[in-house]
Amino acid sequence: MAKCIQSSLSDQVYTMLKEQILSGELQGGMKIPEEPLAEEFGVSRTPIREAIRRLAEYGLVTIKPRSFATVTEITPTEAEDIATVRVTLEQLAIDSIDSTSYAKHVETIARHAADCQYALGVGDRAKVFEQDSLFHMALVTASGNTALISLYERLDAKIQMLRIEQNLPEDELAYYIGQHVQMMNLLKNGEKTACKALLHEHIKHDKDHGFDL
Amino acid sequence: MAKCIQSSLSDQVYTMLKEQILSGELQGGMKIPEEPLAEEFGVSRTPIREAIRRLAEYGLVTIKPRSFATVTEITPTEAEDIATVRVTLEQLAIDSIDSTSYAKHVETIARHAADCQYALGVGDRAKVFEQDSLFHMALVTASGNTALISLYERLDAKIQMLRIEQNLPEDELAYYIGQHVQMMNLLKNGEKTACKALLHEHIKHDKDHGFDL
DNA sequence: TTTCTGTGTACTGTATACAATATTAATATC
DNA sequence: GATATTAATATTGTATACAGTACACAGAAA
Repeated sequence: MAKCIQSSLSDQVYTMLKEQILSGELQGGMKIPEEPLAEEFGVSRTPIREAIRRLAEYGLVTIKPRSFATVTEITPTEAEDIATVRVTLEQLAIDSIDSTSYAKHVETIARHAADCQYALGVGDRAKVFEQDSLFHMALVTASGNTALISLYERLDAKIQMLRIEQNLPEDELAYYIGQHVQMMNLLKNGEKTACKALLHEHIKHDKDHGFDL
Repeated sequence: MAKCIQSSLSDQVYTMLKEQILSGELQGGMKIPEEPLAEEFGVSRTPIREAIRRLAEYGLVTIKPRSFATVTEITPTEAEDIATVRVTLEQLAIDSIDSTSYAKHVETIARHAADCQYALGVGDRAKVFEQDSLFHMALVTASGNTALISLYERLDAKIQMLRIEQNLPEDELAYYIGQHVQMMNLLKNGEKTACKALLHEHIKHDKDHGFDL
């Protein structure tokens, strides 16, 4: 029946909790005690604990040692820091992409760009964010640099939190999502410098710079 | 007696296992079953499990779902990838350091550089590696970018594994460790471009480049 | 000798139980 | 009324127990 028996309960709980956090259902600062959660999910505390620990490694929850775990709140300063690192890592990815690796991943990248645009059209904000993340993830994946990919995955979790917090107005969101296709075109033509510059604006939301905001 | 009651058993086990792996005592590919470890440490499986899970998040051990966990083996390709990302992140750190933040951290940075040099003199290779890591960590910390710092910490774990595997000959090691002071001087004088170039050679072990190895 | 199969063992995944500690509420004191 | 103190409660950290699965070895067939 169920085609995909998701391996362990820990994994399932992890996935569900992550979704709840990244959908905004569980907001920053909220307590997430193990026992009540265990009851809610109908499992024991053990898998819950593992899931929370893992989320803590991704920075999505904060564990206070003999006390509660809470959903992490991202400060404005940290948001700025994340954006800076993000630009750097994605620019490295762009530099690392060659024509053959691009050819191998262009389909995935393009699909997420298209799905993101579509979701925007039908006003499905959650899906826009999801596909936005997948687009950038695909870009990084195309670099083929495993270390880069795994580090970016960690960052991506927090980036997703930020997108929700940020709550960008509709028109601005549309503007920035539109840049995905532009970046793809630049990449296709091998115009990496231009692509990286556009990426900078795409992430930092800051047109005229020379130094970082 | 013990001046520092390290909080939880999980933490203690985590620290000890990490040390064993990064000292080379536990070599790549070795199995680390929970039950025997629990007996060895004199604790139950629960804290062992948590420690292993956490090490897995840092990429130091690899968990095969209903099977053994093993100490991760780093492939040559991944080593190259790690070095690339490492250069990028540390260069970002250098770019982010301003004179005031440098002043605030210069003492720590200098101490690790000195301790590293000293350990080299007395032939304590383990300490050289430890201080080498702390030097670079301090450099990144001086950036003040929390996102960068936490990502670099993850990478650092693997970098430490690499240093051991690499097993650089004595003279080369001395050569590269000597660059720490040079980098500090360049940084002090605000010669960031030169500092970043030296860093590249320091990490990539590759004097004449233009493209990466 | 090599390959396949079956059984036994060992290990992991999860549940539960208990002890220790942080939090909360209630009470007393200023 | 506000603050300090104490008791009650809730929650975590760890230990133990059990079920289910993967692995290893032995034996049988080719």
